[in-house]
Amino acid sequence: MNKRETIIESSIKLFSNKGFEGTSVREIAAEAGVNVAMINYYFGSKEKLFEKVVEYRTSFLRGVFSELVNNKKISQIEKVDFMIEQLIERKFSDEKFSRLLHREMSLELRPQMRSAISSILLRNIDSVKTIIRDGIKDGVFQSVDIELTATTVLGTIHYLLTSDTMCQKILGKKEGFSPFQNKQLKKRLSDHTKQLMRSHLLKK
Amino acid sequence: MNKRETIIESSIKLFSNKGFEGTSVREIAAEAGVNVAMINYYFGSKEKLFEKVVEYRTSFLRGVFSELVNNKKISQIEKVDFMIEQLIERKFSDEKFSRLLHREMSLELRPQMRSAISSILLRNIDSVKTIIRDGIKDGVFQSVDIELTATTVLGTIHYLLTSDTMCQKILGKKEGFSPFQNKQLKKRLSDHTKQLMRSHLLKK
DNA sequence: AAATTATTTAAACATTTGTTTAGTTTTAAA
DNA sequence: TTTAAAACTAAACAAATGTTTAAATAATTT
Repeated sequence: MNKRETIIESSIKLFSNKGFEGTSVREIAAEAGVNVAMINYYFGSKEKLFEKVVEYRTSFLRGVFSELVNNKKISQIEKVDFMIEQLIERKFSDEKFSRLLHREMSLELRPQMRSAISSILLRNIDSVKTIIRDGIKDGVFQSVDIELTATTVLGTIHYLLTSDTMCQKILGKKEGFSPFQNKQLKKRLSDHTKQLMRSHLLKK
Repeated sequence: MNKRETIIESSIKLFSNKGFEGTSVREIAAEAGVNVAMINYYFGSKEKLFEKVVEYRTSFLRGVFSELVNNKKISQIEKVDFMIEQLIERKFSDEKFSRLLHREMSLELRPQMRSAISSILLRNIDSVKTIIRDGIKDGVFQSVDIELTATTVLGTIHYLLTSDTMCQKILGKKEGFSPFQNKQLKKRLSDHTKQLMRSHLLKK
């Protein structure tokens, strides 16, 4: 890993934990083990570094679901199941960065950044919407509110994992409980969301 | 409104929009139309002001749902309906502050503050959990995952209203669309969540 | 009315902030 | 091996940060 990437990785960690304005370039430099000036040397400014961080982390996960949507071998409800599993898998493997994106969305700062992030988050939402829409068109799903059903799927996953503390408190676990090292939780969240969608979507 | 309250109100606005570290005491002072020194005079420090802000805004909404839980005149599913309506009502009337709380929860800063906030948010979650638990005990609800079902209710509402931009994009609306002035949206979100819970909770 | 307390102010304080400079070392090309 | 570009450093920069000071004004009490 070169110095440029080291700075990005350190930034991801610190921005995720402490927010953009809560993190100083000197902290980043210290975490990365480089001179402070290297940040401006490589990225121009702290804000441009932030842009690169988001770009760097999201560039490799474009359009993963497009094949799933067009797959004709599995049923619509199985597509929903698979998508739920994938969304949870992603969330668990990238929890802190995901929080960073959502946090930035909730701020009324850097409109350009927010616009870029909303496009990224929208990809997931659109995939879910498409599958539900197809299911309705095919007559296997009830005519639910498509947009809000997608919101429910992503909202459930995101809300539970707002933070370790939130997750612990919601589930009534002790302080030591670490959501993201917990395979059972992944399964539990997956099962709940799938069951929820089945009863919501499938005709009786 | 005295000067102390003016400072708090200005802080709510700015903290909500720009985050705690994204807001300077001089901005707050300017917004409130007071001298910078008044912040430290009244509150001691910026961080203590933040604590007072949270205290001030949450003090008057304690235990609103306790009577609902114990109400024996209405059915369990009607309780769920009512609770959903109330949660949405609250969210719409206090959208920015709610975002502030959730944003703070997602940061790994100020553990004491986070602990206080999680207690506040937990009140809502616990109320939903209690009603669902009662419904299961009474045999009118299916034996769903109680904690995660509560998460779904709150997660759906919160996720849709992460920001104006998010809401617009999710719903496919134009930039001018303002979620929090929109009565239709309230109804739509309410209808979706109720329907979702009915199909999820009620026995077939 | 005088004395006391509370409120308000402008200015200064010490740090910290992001960024730049000017110079050095390292790397790679000619 | 010389030359030129890239990578890196310590130090300084100006601006912004939260906070405090000391003095002035306003309000309240005696």
